[in-house]
Amino acid sequence: MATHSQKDAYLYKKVITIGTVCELTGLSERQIRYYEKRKLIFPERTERGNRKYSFSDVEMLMDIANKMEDGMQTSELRKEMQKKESKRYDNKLKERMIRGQLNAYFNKRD
Amino acid sequence: MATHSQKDAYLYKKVITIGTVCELTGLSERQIRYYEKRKLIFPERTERGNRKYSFSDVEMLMDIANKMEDGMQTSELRKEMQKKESKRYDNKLKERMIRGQLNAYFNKRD
DNA sequence: CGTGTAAGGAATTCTGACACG
DNA sequence: CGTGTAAGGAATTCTGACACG
Repeated sequence: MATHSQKDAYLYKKVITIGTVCELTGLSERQIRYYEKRKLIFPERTERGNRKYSFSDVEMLMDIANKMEDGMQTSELRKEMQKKESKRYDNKLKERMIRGQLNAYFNKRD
Repeated sequence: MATHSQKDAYLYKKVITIGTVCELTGLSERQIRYYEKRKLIFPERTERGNRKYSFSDVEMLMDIANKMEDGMQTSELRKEMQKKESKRYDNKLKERMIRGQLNAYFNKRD
């Protein structure tokens, strides 16, 4: 699941409450919760149900805020996200295929 | 004031509430507040007065917890910290002196 | 010395809804 | 569609103090 290195541990750790995210991004709680409903961000929850965000989420929210200002809609943002995700997936697939060819090559030598 | 690079920005940003710090460190609120009173950690405060910690603070607390388990006292920990700080200060001073000598050298050449 | 706890108050967060558009 | 707001409840955090040792 970890698509990032150990080094980025703090970037993805979900530890920030919504109030702090508001301060960091300048967005309202309402907006932040709405972007979650539109599947643009994915905070974790405490047992009680309080949202926890990562610095990565905060960066994403800044990005969202800019694009919303430019008139983009959440549905478009969502599509854009999925494109990037499938690109990442494609790269993984390619890597896997290349490894497969190498394995086939070495298997022939055996 | 920044003794760290841009890269560590998220390491020093004070964004974590005490409850989350408890979860991350396994310490009680009482303990965490006490170590602050003993000047071992320095959280920031929101306008209202709520404490905010950084990942760096969390790391320090883990360190403190280990040493307390080993029977060390907060006063000793404090001394240890100050030694490290003064060592950092000494290094800065040395650097400054070396630069001074170099400047003196180049000034002579002029 | 270091930590647990009960006390009371103030701020935080949550959800679902009404509103405008 | 995206966001503001009032509503009511539940969990969070704060401080100062009593307690044990």
